[in-house]
Amino acid sequence: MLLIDVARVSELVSRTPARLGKVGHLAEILSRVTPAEAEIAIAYLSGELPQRQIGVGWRTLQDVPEPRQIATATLTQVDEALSTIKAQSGAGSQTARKTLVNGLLRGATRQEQVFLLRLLQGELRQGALEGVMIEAVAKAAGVTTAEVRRALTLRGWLPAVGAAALAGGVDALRAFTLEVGRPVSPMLAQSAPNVAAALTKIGVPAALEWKLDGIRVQVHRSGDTAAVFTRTLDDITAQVPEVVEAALALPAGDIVLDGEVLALRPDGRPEPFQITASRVASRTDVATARKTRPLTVFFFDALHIHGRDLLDLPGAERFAALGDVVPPSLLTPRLVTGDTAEAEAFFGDAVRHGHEGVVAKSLAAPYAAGRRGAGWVKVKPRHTLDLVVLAVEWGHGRRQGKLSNLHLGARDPETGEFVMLGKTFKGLTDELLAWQTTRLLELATGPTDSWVVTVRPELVVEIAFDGVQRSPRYPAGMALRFARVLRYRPDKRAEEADTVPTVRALML
DNA sequence: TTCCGACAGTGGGGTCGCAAT
DNA sequence: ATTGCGACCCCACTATCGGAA
Repeated sequence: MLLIDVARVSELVSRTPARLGKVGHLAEILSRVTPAEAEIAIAYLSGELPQRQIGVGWRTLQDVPEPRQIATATLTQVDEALSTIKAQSGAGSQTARKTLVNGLLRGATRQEQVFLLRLLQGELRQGALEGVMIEAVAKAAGVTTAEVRRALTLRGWLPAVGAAALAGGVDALRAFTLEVGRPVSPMLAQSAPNVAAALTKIGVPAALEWKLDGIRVQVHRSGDTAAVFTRTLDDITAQVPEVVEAALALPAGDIVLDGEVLALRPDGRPEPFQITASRVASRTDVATARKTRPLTVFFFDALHIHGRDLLDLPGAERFAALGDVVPPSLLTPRLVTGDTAEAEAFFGDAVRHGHEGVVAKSLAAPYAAGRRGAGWVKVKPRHTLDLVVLAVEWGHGRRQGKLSNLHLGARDPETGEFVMLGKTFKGLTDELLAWQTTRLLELATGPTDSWVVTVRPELVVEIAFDGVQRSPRYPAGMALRFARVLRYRPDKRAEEADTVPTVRALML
């Protein structure tokens, strides 16, 4: 199969708004691929690469050469080219990558170039990624989506699962099993504005657990070896020896657990997220790092214990099984209640201890691996500030032609100037996006065709955020975490906006 | 007919390791 | 030595489609 065939289908999919239509187009091409090409085609058409990452980003993709007129590249040839690019290392590797990427693009037609550029930048923008591809695979292979999802849960890589389904149908899918040592896509949580809403969503009684502000880990222990994986299934075993030791101290046998790892201060309160992230990301001299910033792991779920898969069991039974193998000191603090007041008190306690909030969990729901299932709902406190728009950036994709990303500032009461605290593009409806584009163009102080449009600091906007963190980038040395727009405040003047000292008081 | 679950898209701050400058 | 890039941690929110109610 040729790359152009895939590029054409991608273009067709982006022009087809109906989800079922997209599924139909994708299934049609999947029914035509050879077994050797299936994994590549499924990966490309769901925005992935068989190589996962190849060390090429937006910068390497500047300077696109003139396209050819005739499309000749096969999927297999492109795949081999990408493997060669990934294999570059050492001095001169970035230059070599750029040369190889340019060579690949020079052999491509305009349509192939567009497809490759989007694919390599991770922005396919065809309105179909893994979720739609699951349905296309099911349709092309003549199996149910449930069978595909089940296999994907256990294997964690749709191109492999899809290729198996196309080649061997439902029997091939059923051959995927949970293997200790191979990570499973972790279950994710929805969110709710408060504890009462979370309990309504889940039903009572429910379990509440502290939401710890660290790194999600899936821990596999088999015999005298242990492996630790992140949310995206990356292996971080070498960076977190504390977790490995905790896993090896569990009763012998095969065990797969879900938990969170974080750095705690000597008094037991959590370090800021940045400290935990730094520790977990550091690969050099881990032995020294663990002395100054020790990590602690807390478990909250069990997927497999001693030869028994627990994924389909109710949450309450999985937690009971977890308690059988993990000492209480390594369990995430948890309360089972049907009483809203009691649940709210538990939430308040978690926050007072310096944690992010709570996750409310259904006692009945199975482990919905890889999905943002309704079985888990997180609740975090929300702060708000009235800030001033200092500048705004033009949007991409569906926000093309709209002023989108706001630069936010607080007032410095001593100078009367405004100090930037971060940006946000979140929380804007299409209507608000249109309104702010018009309004901010009226306030523009410089050229409006540049990427960043600076404006007179007059417009006040109410911003919600999760907290204030130390920043090496912004002038006040602090930035907002997860800032999003709640509403504009046309009733407020910039002089009435919140001040830098107010924000600084929140950075504790 | 209306409601709602699941997805895709649009980007945010911060950190590390490595290559280039 | 410093800077820039790519990858990966954490992530919120809206629009849309289509099945559920």
